[in-house]
Amino acid sequence: MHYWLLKSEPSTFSIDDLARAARKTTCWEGVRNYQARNFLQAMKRGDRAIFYHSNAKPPAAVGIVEVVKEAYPDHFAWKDGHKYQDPKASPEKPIWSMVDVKLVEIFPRELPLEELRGVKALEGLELLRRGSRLSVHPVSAQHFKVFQRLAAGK
DNA sequence: GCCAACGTTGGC
DNA sequence: GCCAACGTTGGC
Repeated sequence: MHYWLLKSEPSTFSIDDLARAARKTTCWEGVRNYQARNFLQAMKRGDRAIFYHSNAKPPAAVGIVEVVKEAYPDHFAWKDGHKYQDPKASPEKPIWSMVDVKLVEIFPRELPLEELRGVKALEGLELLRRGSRLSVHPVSAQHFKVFQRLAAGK
């Protein structure tokens, strides 16, 4: 099993939106960065990911999701007028992928970025790297455990 | 292949 | 709203 981190702007799609979704499941569409896409394609069923609110007040890790469907074409890329449309993509050449994720838990408390930056045990986490913008990236098993411990308030 | 210009992300 | 840190585009 591998661990990941997924960023979403809560004004676009928050963890509460996921909690209200049918079967608490959503497709993770709209990734338009090759490095992030490659990570999506590496995800396996059962992998878990930290759900992170970017561009939020405050930006924070807010819960955990599970991969329930592995990478498949992101068809929003060739949907006319859609905000995630990419003119270079087509059904024959999808370019972009998405996965389906299901809510596992909403943390009992949010873990603000500012707090995470002060956690020694999270050193090396991509999220905390200066200038990091990757919206999908791996998290080590050790770091993932630290998130769970912090969220539980231990 | 270089790199300047431009667009985007995302913290602050 | 500002702007640093990227990633992408396109001229050459």
